[in-house]
Amino acid sequence: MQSTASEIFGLIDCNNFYASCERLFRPDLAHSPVVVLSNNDGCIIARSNEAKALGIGMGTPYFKQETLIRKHHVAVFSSNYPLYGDISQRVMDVLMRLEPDVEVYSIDEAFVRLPPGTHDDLAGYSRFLKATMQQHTGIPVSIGLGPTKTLAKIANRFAKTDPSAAGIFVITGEQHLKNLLAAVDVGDIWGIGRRHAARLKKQGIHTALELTNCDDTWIRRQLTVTGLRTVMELRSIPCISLEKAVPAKKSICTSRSFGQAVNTLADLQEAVATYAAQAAYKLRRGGLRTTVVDVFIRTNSFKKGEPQYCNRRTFTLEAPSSHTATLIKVALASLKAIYRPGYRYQKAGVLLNGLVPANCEQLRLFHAPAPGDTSLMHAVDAINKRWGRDTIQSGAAGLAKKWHFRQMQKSPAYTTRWSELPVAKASFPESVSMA
DNA sequence: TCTGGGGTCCTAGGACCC
DNA sequence: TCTGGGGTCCTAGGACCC
Repeated sequence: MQSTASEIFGLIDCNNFYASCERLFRPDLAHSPVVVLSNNDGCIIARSNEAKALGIGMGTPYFKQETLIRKHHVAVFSSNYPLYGDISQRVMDVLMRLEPDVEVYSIDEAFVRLPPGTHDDLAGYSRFLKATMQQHTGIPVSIGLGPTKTLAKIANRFAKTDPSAAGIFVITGEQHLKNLLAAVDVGDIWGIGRRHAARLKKQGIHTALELTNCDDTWIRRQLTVTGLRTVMELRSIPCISLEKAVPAKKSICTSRSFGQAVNTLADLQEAVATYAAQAAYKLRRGGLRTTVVDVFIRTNSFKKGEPQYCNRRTFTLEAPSSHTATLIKVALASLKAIYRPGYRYQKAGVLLNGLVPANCEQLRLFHAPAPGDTSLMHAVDAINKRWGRDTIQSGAAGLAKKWHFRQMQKSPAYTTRWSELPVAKASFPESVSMA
């Protein structure tokens, strides 16, 4: 409950984030429907309010909505992650200047912790936060406040959906909380997914309030300890703490669906080499090396009539590495072992596990340490950073990349590439033109 | 024709050890 | 007729998140 004795958690969530980012540089679209597509222009992953009002569903395949989209002149964008990442950084910077205890939870969400008694007027303070973030970044946010992170999530939901909330929602007392929980579907609770929701409903548990009244042992059996933790949080007992430090990565994955089905080993080799090289770069950027390289390939399971195949192969390295050539070599060997001709492949990927910091390696008693020379990779990374991605790349990654994913409607890298900066033009009326 | 990508955590079961 | 107990580590699969 909100009381001066306990801390308050807040969830700040950017509204329709990707669509809002696209609008920043297209003010002409401020009041028209906008959607953003997933990689490969496959699914709709962000919608402006106007697009939601047209009945365009989250995660629905683009091709199924195309008629509706044309009919209402919906603006369509391929996803532009460099842009969204950069805008996200600006949003988080502004928030962190205002509040000391911030957890960046995802590209468009952050939790904050307000110590007891720091803000008397929580709703008023939230309005100030919201207005400041809007003014400094141009991105609209919604704010929910409650006694735990899970309840802050629920409050945020009401901030977005309750028209009278105007983007701010504070849980204010025991009875208020009970009324809210009675109105929340179990499937809408943070941490309860589709499977668990269906299972709970089958057993007569439909609302968050009903779930909080269940027996702990029963909950643990049904939903494991993570589910029990969630229920505790619904009961206003904080169990999920604020994580200010970014935890170390445990795995890195690079995978894509192909723009069109691939059936030759040569094309798959190009793709897998490309993904291995990208994964190696992510390792170096994060100051990490990998010890376990996993390669997987699969056909398109949506095509019921076609023969299906999927397989993966794990390879453990003798010594941790982040060297592009090393990773490509083992990835291609794994690919060769699992490739079967006669299938139309839809997706491939490289997954790295067993990550270790680049600067502390476990040596082995009877083997010489791996060569410590990383200057080649440093040089390649520096050149690509200066002159653009893939200025230098491995030959195995190919140049034609026929299999490359579709990205038909991508907006410019407005904020991260010199050559694509937006240009502002001023025009003066005749009367004030220079003499 | 066209259905995303990148993560984390938990559990059960098997292999193995003394 | 009789056949232990306690533990770790690894992996696959399932569930969740944005």
